Amino acid sequence: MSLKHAILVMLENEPGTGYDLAQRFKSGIGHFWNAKHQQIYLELKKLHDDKWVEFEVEAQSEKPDKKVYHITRAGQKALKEWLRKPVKPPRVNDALLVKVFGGQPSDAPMLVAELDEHITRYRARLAEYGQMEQSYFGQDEVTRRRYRLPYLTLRRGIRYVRGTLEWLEEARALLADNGIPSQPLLAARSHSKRGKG
Amino acid sequence: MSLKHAILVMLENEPGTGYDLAQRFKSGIGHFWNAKHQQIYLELKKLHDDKWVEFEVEAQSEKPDKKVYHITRAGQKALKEWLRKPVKPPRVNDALLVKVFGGQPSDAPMLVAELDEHITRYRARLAEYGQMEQSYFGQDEVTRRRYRLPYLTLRRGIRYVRGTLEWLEEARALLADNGIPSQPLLAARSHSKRGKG
DNA sequence: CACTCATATGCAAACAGTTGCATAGTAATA
DNA sequence: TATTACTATGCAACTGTTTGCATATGAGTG
Repeated sequence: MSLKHAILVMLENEPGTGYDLAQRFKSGIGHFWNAKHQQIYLELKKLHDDKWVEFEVEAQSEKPDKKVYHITRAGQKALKEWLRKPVKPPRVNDALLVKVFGGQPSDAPMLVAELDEHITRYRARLAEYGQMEQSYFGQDEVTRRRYRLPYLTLRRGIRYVRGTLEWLEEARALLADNGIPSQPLLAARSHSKRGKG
Repeated sequence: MSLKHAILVMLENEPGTGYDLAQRFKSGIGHFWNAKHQQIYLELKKLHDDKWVEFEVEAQSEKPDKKVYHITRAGQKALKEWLRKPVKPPRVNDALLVKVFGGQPSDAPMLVAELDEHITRYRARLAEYGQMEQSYFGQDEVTRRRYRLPYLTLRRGIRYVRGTLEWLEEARALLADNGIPSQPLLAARSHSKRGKG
């Protein structure tokens, strides 16, 4: 389980409320870690039981009270330990691929329609990422250096979404005109562009 | 939940035992859908309760008895209905990204070591996929046409792994020499395949 | 006035998936 | 002889995540 650690990382960055973290999960970190607010509140509670976080209640007259969480020394220590332990590669369970894998020729039009929806969604997302990247490169060098790690994660998102989109477009084309694949993506012996060995 | 449907798709393809399905999940379909054997046996049981699959017991003298499952009419109907309903894009929870996002400069050497492990693993996987692709293109045109949908899913795997590898190498280089990112991955207004940068 | 949206928190039930263990036979390896 | 690996199935406990609901207030919309 590392939702706990994802939360610790975010609180290390900056203290915040559960609601606040949920917002941050929707943007930034949310491109590679998803969590609903219910789950976040639950984990915050557990983290508090573990003494890895503490909170101060901020009374608000106009809105419900806030619990502003921050990481503790013990939490920082736990985070450092976690960083040391290797993680497993994420498992991907993509229902769309199951459909494509199992679809019969007669299902093609339906599949094409669904692929189109995904294409639209991913294009929008890629445009969003483009905006973020633009604003990163609008910063001065000091700021860019400061945020290079978070930027690397955006870069991951861009590569993922772009790769997904390219595949969706390829799959769509193939299904729509009922052809067969031609060139391999991989040559026989090279596997990725290796600038220098 | 679509492990159920992933199983139905595989049984539609060809009847098989739980053990058998677990093997198939490890290869082919396993590149985009992961499942442990325990989970598979559990879902097979549920599918049987739903009357979406049936099985015949094959007594074996030398090995434990087999339950060879096959899809029923009701199962095929359920599968068709599922194909009609749009799926949600998969959620990705990648702990490695959390590490990169939250890592401090002092964590860089450790992160580089971990990135290297992932790089090794993904390179091996990409090589495997390359083999599979080669053997696909070694087939005659009729066979290629027949297996074009499964091949599309391999293509997805290749794109994913290749994108992941490129990012890992980029991240590794950046962390190792402590530099900062230079060119954006995305130009201001174009979003997908650009000739060459 | 009703409805939706945004802020802010949280419980309970259901569903999904992992980990550990158990059983049982054959075959190969140390 | 003990251990490991492969075939073959499955339960139980636990962890992780989603869905549905509940509460509370203020602001904006129809």
